[in-house]
Amino acid sequence: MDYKRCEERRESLLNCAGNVFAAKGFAATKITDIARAAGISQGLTYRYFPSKEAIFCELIRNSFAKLSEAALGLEQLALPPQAKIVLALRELIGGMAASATFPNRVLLIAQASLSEGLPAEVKALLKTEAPKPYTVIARIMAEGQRTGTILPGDPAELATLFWTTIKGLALHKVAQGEAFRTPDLKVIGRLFFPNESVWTSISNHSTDSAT
Amino acid sequence: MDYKRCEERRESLLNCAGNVFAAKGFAATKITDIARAAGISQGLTYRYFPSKEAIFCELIRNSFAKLSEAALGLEQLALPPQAKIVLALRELIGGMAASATFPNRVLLIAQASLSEGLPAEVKALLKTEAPKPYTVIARIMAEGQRTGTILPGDPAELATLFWTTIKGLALHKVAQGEAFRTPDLKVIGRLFFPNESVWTSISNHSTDSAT
DNA sequence: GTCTATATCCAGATAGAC
DNA sequence: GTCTATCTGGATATAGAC
Repeated sequence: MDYKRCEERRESLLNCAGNVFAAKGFAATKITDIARAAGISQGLTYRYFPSKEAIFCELIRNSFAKLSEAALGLEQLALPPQAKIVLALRELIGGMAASATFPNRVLLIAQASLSEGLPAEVKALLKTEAPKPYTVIARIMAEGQRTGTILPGDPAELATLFWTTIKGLALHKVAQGEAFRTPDLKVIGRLFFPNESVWTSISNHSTDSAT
Repeated sequence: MDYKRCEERRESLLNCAGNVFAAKGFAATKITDIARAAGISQGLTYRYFPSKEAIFCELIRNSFAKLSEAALGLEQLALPPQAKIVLALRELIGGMAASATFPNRVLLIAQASLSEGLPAEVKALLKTEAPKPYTVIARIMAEGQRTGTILPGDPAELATLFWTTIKGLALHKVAQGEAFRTPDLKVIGRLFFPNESVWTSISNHSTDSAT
């Protein structure tokens, strides 16, 4: 319970803001909400960030960076494509119940894409960065289809389905609150895999556990 | 192009408001936005509704009513369970591109469940009404499983996946705008159906085409 | 009925006390 | 550094003109 250093406090504040933004969206969250979540006064927020917009910008920038990084890292693992999809699903959906970092970032980005009237920087980021995780997943799908371990269908469409399923579940979790139970990943796997054997053959080891 | 009667104008205003709320969420939409979408002045809005909250309330109430009605109607059709799911998917996902009524209502409800700080009435509605479409779909899934036309898995989970997929796609559509292409329903069908034959055997006839 | 102009209120941002 | 008190802008809602 010692006093934290300045940078750490900033980090913590950013993190709290991320949770609030993810749950309520940009327009609906008040600076007061963020301050309360971080346990500080409303005015003190402005010691660390110049504006509400700036907090949001930084969060979005950061989230895209981490997400792209994780996606590219996933792609380059020495694993068969279907295993990469399994890992991603485990990380993203399995982490929801625990409010882990990655699912929260996805939710934050989903909220951002719904909020209009955002600063130009955020809009630009959404335009350039948002497609990247889609294309990575699409490439993995295409690769799997060549060896028959991923079911047929337009890879871009499969990628869209992959991410919309994630986002839909993330939103559902927000709406459900405590009642949320993470669904059986094997059922979701039916979208992509010809059989369930992939689930048993791949270890539960987590790759991108950056908290 | 004749002048509309008062009630009709109210309906039209409500409809416009629904589209704006669905796209931007409750907190982010301004009365000005709604008025502009309806082509009237900001002040005139208050001739038809006492407040922004009241508009939103009525929309949510209305959407739940229509959605529950449609769900129960679907359940009572003289069709095998898998056909009911097919119909629902066609109506909900197929209608997205055209911004049809039902997908928009789903999106509106999704937005509502994300918005905190809403009037008590909306919160109460969300609590009592939101689960209904889920349980209807769950019942249909369970029925189909008894005859083997729906794949195994907890019916409630399948229903959750059904609706989260819809919602995820609806949000994706908002984010994508013009670029949105509705995905191949057959791929989504893999979640629920043991094979693709259901898609060919069921006519394209629309059941709940209340526009 | 419909609009324009105004009042009120609330949230973002600033200033000043400790 | 942190808080409390204040300023300011913008959005909701109202009032009054046409």
